[in-house]
Order: sequence, then C-alpha cells, then structure tokens
Amino acid sequence: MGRTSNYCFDYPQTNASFTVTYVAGHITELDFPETHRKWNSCDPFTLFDAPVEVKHPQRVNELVRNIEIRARGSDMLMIWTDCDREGEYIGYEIAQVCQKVNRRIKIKRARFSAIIADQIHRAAQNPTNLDLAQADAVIARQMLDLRLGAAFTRMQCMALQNRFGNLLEGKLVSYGPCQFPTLGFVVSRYEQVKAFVPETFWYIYLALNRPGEQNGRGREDQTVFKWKRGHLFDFDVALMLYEMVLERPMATVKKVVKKNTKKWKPYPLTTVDLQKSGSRLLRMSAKQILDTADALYQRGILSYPRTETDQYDDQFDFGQYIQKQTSSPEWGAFATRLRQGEFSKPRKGKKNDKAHPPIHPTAYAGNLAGNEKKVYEYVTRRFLASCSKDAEGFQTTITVAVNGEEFSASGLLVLERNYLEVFPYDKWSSHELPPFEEGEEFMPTICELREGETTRPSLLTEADLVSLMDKNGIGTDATIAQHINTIVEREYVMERLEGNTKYLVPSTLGVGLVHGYNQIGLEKSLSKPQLRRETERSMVQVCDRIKTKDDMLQESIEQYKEVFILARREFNLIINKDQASLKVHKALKTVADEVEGMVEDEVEDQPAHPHLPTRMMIRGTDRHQLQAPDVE
DNA sequence: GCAAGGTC
Repeated sequence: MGRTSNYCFDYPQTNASFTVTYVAGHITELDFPETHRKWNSCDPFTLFDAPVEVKHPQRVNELVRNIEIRARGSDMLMIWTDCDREGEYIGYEIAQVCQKVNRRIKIKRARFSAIIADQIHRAAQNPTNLDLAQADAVIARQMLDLRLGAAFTRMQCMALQNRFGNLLEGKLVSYGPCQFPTLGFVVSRYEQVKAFVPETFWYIYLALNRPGEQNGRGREDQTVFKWKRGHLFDFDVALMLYEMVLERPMATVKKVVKKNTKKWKPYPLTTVDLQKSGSRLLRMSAKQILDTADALYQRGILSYPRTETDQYDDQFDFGQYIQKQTSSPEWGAFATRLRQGEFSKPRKGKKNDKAHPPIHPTAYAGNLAGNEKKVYEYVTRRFLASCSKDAEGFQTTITVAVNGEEFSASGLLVLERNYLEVFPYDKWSSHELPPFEEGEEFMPTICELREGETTRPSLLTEADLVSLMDKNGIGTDATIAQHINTIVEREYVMERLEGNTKYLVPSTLGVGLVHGYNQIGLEKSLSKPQLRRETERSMVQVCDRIKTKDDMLQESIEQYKEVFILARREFNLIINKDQASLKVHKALKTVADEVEGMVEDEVEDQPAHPHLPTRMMIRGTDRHQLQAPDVE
C-alpha cells in the first residue's frame, strides 16, 4: 500500500478541522488461541465452542499506528466506510482502535452512498451513530465461519490423510460454508447431465414457400409455422392430429398482428453481471475479469469494480463520463451523438448496495491490450449503451388454422438500432415475413409429422455457476469468483473446454465429498445452499435487532454440531472399510463407477486401481499433481 | 495447514 497518507483541512460549515486517513478493508482477524491453533492440539469438535481471539494482522500495523496517533489528538472520530454491513463492522474495528488510546473520543458515522459533492457535504453535516447491530451480525458470521470451517476441514483432512495420505500428498481437503454449496451446484448439474435420458417427441411441421415482399430476385422465401402445441410425447395423439390436418390441409390466416416492439438496452453494470457477461462473451474466467477490472480501477480508468448496485444516483453526472469517450476512434462518434441530444437516462434496476455506483469508465484509455482492452471495451460499450435509447422494431405475428389446429409465425423489422450500434454483444436482426392477409387461404408447401429428441442439458459453465451462487446468496460480489477458484484449486472441480465454452466437471473427490454429505440424509445437506441462506437470514435478523448475535451464533453452532457428529461417523465408516456398512460402501462404489464413465476420456491412459477404496479413486485433469501411486 | 469477508 505504500506510505500512509493523511489529509488535513478546515471545514468551516461545521467549524471543524479534519484529518482524513484511511484503511483498506478489515483491520482485524479472528483466530483460535494457542491452545486450539495446532491441528493436533484438540479434537476438532471442540472448535465449535473454543474461544476465539481478535487481533490486527501484520499487514495493517502501519495503518493502525497512524490511526492511533491521529486519535490521540482528536475530539471526534468520524467513520466514512462503505454504508453496508461489512463497512459498519470495519467502522467498529476502527472505533475500537481509537477508543483504546483516547477514551473520551466521540464516535460518529457519516452516511452517504455516492461520491458526489452535495452528498458528501450533507453527510459531513449530519453525522449519525455507528449501527452496532450490523457490526454484531458480522462478528457472529465471522465466528461461525471460522469454527465451522476449521472443525470440518480438520476432521476431513485428518480422517482422509490417515488412510490415504499417500494419495492426497498432503493436499488440503477443505470445507467452507460457501465453497461446499458452490461445489454442490457443479455436482448436481453433472448428475442431471449423467442421468439424462433423451425422449422422442413429434410435431407437425408446416411451411409455405412464398416470395418475400421486397424480394425481387425470384427466390422463394419459406415461412415456417410453429405448431401451437409445440411438440407431443405421445406418438398416437400426434399422429391422430396430423391425420386430421391432412384431411383438410388448406390453411386459413386467422390473425395478422402488427405492433411496435423494442429490445431493451442493458441495465447498469454490477459485478455479478460483469462476471456473467464477461465469462460468456470475453472468454475469461470470473476471477480474471474481476482482477482485470480491479487493475483498471487502480489506475483510475474504471470505477470501483465490486458493486451490487444496478441503478445510478439521480445526481450522477453522466455527461462528464460520456464526454471522455468522445475521443475514441471506435465509439467516440456514438458518444458524441449522446452528447448532442441522443442521451437517454439509464434504466433503473432493483439492486442498491448503498455503497457503490454501477461499474462505469472514469477515463478514456486508448492504449490497452489483451484482457484489459476486452474488459474496458465491454464496460465502456455497456455504459454508453445504457445511456442511449432502446432499439426499436416492428413485429408481425401471423396465426393460421388448418382444420382446427393452430400454427403461427412471426417476423421482425428492425427500425432503429440505437444502443445496438455501440453494443455488438446483443444480437437483434430483421427476419421478415412475406405478406399475408387476414382471411386468406393457402395450401402449405410442406406439412409433415416430424420427429425430434429432447436435448441433454449442458454441463455448468462458469457464467451459470455465478448466476446460481448469486441467486442462492452464496458469497458476495467480491467473493464469488474466489470461491469458484477455491474449488478448482482444491481439485474438487476440473475445467473442461468443449469448443469455445469452458465447462465445470466435478472430480471423483468432489463427487465423493458431496455424496458423502448427502449420504447422511439430512434435509439441509452441507453441499446445498439452504444452510448458508439461513446464516444470511439470521444476519438480517441481527441487523434488525430481532435476534442477538449470541443467539444467532448459538443456534447455528448447535445445528452444525449435529451435522458434524453424523458426518464424522460417516467418514469413519468410509475410512475403516472393513467396518463400513454395506449401504455406504455400495453408494460410494456406484458413485465412483459412474464418475469413471464420465471422465474416462480425460484419464484413459491412467489405469484403474481396483484395490483402492472406490471413494478415493481421485482423478484430476492434471495427472502430475494428482496421481494414484503405482503399486504393481 | 482450517472460513469468509473486506481490499492492495
């Protein structure tokens, strides 16, 4: 971070003299005391009730010392951290430091949600108090996460390494309340894919060859009509309807509906959205995208890249930022047009973290390359697109009936591309229908009973996973990418490239862990999102003072203790395979066999080791790191 | 050697 800075100035509006300094994130960390720190120092189960120490990590020593010096000579501490839960707790951490060296110091809190002069002044002149309930919620979550993570991680590692140490090569088999549900999503989709059985269906295919309106080249346009029933899985019924249609195959145009239509411009950009769009369109991982955006932020090119907000403040100065983009050879002309009157206020989404605006470019950068160029271009085009008008088109929908069965076709004429001109990531193009009139009749060119098959769902992409985590409240804008990274690093999950798309496939270890926990048969498995969602809900209750932090902690700890006891028993059964119950053993064998079939193509030159317990037939993509020993 | 959450 370099040298600590302090900015001093007078603020006549409140007759005060300010010294402004900073922290970067949390300044305290939790850990167990010496008695519980060593892995062999205690039974992991005791970690649920073990004491926990709060201390300043070494990296913040300089910052803390600086704050102490300032606090000694001040009457008041005013907290300006982000106005969210974590920000409230960071404020509390700072307050603790100050009070320790100056017992009489007054603690105040500035409330603001945007770096806009007017709002900063208002916050400075209307100080409030720290919301200790929010800080409590964070403390409780930290305690819970540490105890849970440590207890389960140690139990898993010790159990597995005792027996399979040679296989694991000292690898960490961690458990975390976010990483496990994340893994659970990958395994769950993988199993859906594996269990998929294609089903045959039938449908009536109806088409008419008729020249298009402006088609002067003599080519016949074919209009395909969609059957209103979609498709049927019962062949007899489909055949009966088809035969009925064939009896009187003349089609009558029932309705021609013409209406204006729009393709809406994108919402202001959040972190999760950037990661989803980015991994889909830019061929980068969620973590790469966030790291890149962060590097650009630190050079003053992008705004803060970790935000849940998809609405701009009413006082946001769009003109200033659009103006900066007018110098671009690629989208400068578009930016200029926005400045000249084509600007339209961005749509407002539903999310607001009250801490940061949506991600937007804060400077023009014309000399970027590689990933930085890709991310910058996406953010900038998205910003300009959100500041322009929706695309406009004209849609025609035709409904026809053939002996009582209905079919329809629709065409689109794009009239104004508007935001699409600067946002090539969205596709919307004209496909026009030849002219039809209500009441007219025609003889279809093609009328066939066709057969199709349901398609296998695809494995999870990283974009899918980010969406699932976001929807289920697993992780935050700042941590979602880290959790995905963790399960890849721990080799619970492998990345598999198919064509241009990267899919996530669980390893045998990943599947084994999830199945192991599911095997316990609890409704709320550790591999599912419910428990984490409950933690989140409890935190909100603590914030709303419906519950105390001690109650939250106690309730959650009890719940996890039960799971722990069952899980440990299960693990021991698996490990002492002589004593393993038949049921557990069979389940694990099935898992291993099924997995083997699925990842076979990745490991074909690695022979199976039938003497190994099936649960531990670990296979990674990287054989150099994770290889079964040769025991010929 | 354990977590998740900040952020550099």
